[in-house]
Amino acid sequence: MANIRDLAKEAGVSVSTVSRVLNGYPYVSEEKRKAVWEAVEKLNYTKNIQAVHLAKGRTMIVGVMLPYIHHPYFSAVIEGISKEALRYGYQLLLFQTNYDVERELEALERLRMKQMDGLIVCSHEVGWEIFDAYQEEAPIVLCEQVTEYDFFTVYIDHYQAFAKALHYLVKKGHRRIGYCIGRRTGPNSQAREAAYQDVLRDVGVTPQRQWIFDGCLFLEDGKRVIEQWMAMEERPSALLVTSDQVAAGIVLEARRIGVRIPEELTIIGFDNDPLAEMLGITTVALPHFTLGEKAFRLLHHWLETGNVPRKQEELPTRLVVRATG
Amino acid sequence: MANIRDLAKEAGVSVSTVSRVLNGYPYVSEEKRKAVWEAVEKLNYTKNIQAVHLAKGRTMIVGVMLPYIHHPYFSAVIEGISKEALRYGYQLLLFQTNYDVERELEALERLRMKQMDGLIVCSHEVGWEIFDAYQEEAPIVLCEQVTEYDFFTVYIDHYQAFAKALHYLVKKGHRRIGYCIGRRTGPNSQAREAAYQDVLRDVGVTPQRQWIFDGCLFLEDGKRVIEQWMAMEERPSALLVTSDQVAAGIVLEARRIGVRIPEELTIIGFDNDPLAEMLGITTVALPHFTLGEKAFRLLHHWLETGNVPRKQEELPTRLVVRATG
DNA sequence: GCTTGACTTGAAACGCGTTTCATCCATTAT
DNA sequence: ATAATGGATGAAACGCGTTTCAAGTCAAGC
Repeated sequence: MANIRDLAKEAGVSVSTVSRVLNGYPYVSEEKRKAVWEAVEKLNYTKNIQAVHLAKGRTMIVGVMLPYIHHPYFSAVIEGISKEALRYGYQLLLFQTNYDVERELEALERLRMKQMDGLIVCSHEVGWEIFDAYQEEAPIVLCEQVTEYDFFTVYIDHYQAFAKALHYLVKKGHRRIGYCIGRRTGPNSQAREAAYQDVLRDVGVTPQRQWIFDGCLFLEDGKRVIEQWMAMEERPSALLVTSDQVAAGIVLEARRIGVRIPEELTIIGFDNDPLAEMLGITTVALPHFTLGEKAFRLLHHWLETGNVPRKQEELPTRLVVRATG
Repeated sequence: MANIRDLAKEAGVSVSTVSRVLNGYPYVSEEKRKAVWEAVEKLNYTKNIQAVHLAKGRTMIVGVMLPYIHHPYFSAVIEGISKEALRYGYQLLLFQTNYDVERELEALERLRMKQMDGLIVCSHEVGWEIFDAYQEEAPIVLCEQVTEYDFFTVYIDHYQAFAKALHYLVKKGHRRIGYCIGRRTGPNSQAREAAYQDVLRDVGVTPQRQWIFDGCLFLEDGKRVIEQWMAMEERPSALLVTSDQVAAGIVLEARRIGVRIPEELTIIGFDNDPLAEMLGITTVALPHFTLGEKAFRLLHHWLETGNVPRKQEELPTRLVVRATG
């Protein structure tokens, strides 16, 4: 494989001139420019991008840390990131973690090693203090609200979103309210738990432990939830479901086994997935795609200019009332 | 940022010794080994991975070319790739193309530049001859059946899968059969079109142009299909739908507007998405996740050993009969 | 006629880890 | 006692593009 020095020899010019031509810099005579391109042609030359990365000290690569890809939430976020990355000529390096701390640390180490110029963290398990340590060495953008540390973040205020839905339910007269969530840990989940506790306390209702359904990520989980719900002696009259996929699973299974929604069970989903629209599920619309876009733009702006108008950006949510609640 | 030479100076050893220690090679005295690690600690050293890539001539990165991410089909394939990549210590670089030829070529150029050790192509628009030219320079694995060229491929035989479903419909007495597809171009689509033409010809039925519904990728598209179907004077009695998402859209909208399935319209989906199971959609199960896994393994085996047991691998499909057909 | 500035061009250093090769010492085998 | 062997270590080359700096040419400005 030919390198830039072979090119220089072939074209009868210096290495620096070749570099100038290859990168379209001015101050090269037309004659030499032509000779270099002919040499490129003749030797079937391609830049070794690793050498470029090493020399430039930057890669135009952005890392994306996320637990799973095959999930509507995360694939929407990546799609948003990807769209913007494409636009600004960046590549995306994927770090699928499955919420495994080892893998999250591996991604952060890669960042330190300068494998990428920055990292977007869609969701994570390790503590913030870890990110805090790493952010001194390279740019990191988080996709969740953080109060204790000063991070670059773009986030959905899940406390507000949850509280909004809860108030709506309370106003409709519900008191036996439960919720379904993906996992209990993680800042988003904790914000929702806090909203749940706060709102119920305000209206004088004691939350029931068993009305909180854990591990709800996919359609199938909805089926499980309704089965558990059926088996309860005291059932919640309404469920907040943090994923429309799961909400759809609940609604479909409820239909199948003859549970009337919303009469017997009110369902409010989150995301505003096309599936929710199709099934008439009341839902809180969450701007996942936009989240990805904004996260990338924030990182990009930081990388290119070294400063940003503001480090935190909150994205709005909206309650979309349909048939299920 | 400290480099390996600083380390050497700090530890009072040579650069090569530092390298040996860092990479766990033998033939280093315990004493010097300790000194090097102490220097690493003291100088807060991290390898510059770009330099490693350049020196080694390989990156442990595999590229993935695909049109969209936010789609159940592709996100399942990536998930499969990602799982295996993780297992073997490779990273994934994403090339989202939107079926834009420019972007596909860009990805291939990146491969030539040695940005990654190999490329997995999930779907594409450019002609095979292009891939043929590039595969001389670097390993490429395609996820579709190719007969004219000698590629590394892992594929689902879409001709067979489609024919299987068609025969099933024909045996059930259907003659007015249409289908819904994502896009008309592309080898998979052409295989399906060929199966469609062949099977219908064999049973003496003339295919109707308007019974082929194009641009069917997402749930919402199913709604559109059923609307168009309603507006037809001569309607197909059965539809093959190449995505369960779209099939689900059809089924749900049909339910909503009172079209009886399968009495008035038989639906056979593809994928065997959880949604299909939930909705009782008869479907042809396609092993997307496995496709991703096998594609990675093929590439990996090639990269590590320089040869493979066989360059082509076909994955099985299975008709899952449920309520809609 | 001399200075100034724009334009060209190349040598060399730089970014940084890996790897080869030669050297030197201390054991074993003969 | 001597040759062969294993272990330890460093100098230097290598992979390859970018960038800085010095130097040289030529025409416009004073």
